[in-house]
Amino acid sequence: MHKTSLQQALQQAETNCRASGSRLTEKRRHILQLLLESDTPLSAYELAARYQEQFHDNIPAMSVYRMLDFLVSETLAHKLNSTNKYIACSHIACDHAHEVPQFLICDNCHQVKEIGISKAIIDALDKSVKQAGYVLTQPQIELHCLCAACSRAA
Amino acid sequence: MHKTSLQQALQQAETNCRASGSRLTEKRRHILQLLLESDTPLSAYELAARYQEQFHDNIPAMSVYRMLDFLVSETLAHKLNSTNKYIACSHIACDHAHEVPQFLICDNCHQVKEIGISKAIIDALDKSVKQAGYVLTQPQIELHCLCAACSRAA
DNA sequence: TCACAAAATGATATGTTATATCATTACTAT
DNA sequence: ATAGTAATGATATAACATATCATTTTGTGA
Repeated sequence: MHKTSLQQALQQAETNCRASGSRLTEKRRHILQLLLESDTPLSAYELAARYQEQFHDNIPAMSVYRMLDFLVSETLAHKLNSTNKYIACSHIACDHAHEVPQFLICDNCHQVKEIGISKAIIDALDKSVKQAGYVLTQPQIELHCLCAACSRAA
Repeated sequence: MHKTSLQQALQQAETNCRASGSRLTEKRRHILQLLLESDTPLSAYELAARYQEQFHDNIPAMSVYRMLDFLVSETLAHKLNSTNKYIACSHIACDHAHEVPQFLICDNCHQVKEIGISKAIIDALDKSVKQAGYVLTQPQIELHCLCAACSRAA
């Protein structure tokens, strides 16, 4: 992520939190920054290590988990359940409301693309879920793929 | 799962393995049986514990993982990546070819329903993935829901 | 501004899931 | 029978996650 858009995202995160009456503390902001700067999803422990390197401050894994919980609850970050790692939300700086996130995870280079899922797919999924008698609670789709570069290389 | 369909499934698993030239050993079969008998997905460690109870034989977690890997590779079981648990495939006894599995996971009672995903959804997903330049490798969708009973209760 | 309450973070312990590696046992085929 | 392969056991350790209580920081209202 470029420096300007990084600053923009952090700025917007600040604004969003202020609006929702929550506090984006320095450490939470740093964790978000690390996620924004990373090409790939990071685990809580990886974040703790990077925090140490980049900000020269030791931070317990326990605290990282709590900060991640905060960021996820504010939709500033997402947890990828299939890999137990975290990524910054791609849409922090966008105005538009959050939709069902769909993640394309490259199993080779681990880059993740967050794409908006189309209305047609949501509707179709919702229909098949309802037919089965279920009710969707946390719609989030994670698809394991190869990205363009890695699929060419393979 | 009823006793007869349990026996049928185990029988069919045996046949499938023979056909693919792999060996459904006694312990692998027992692990599959435990999965078939369970209402909910089980972790490797839970399986090790149940194995002890039901078959009065101690089995190391390491071995359970290997047996699960085997069962998954033979499509006799599935791993739920979002919960790190395993379930028997619902379609062992069916003839029809395996399609993209879609799992509806009840976050309250943990029951899982494996439904066939409709062609329309697959196509739509595939299209959006391709548009993003990606190639699906292990299509499997896990949706977190409430089942009919639990959503009524809530 | 001071004191209090609430929120955030630290410290410590422990539980849960997963993999690496080397030794041993069991099956298969010549 | 025996060599080679597949399966399992044993042991250690890594990686991910939560519970709990203590301490620090922050915001609020007297």
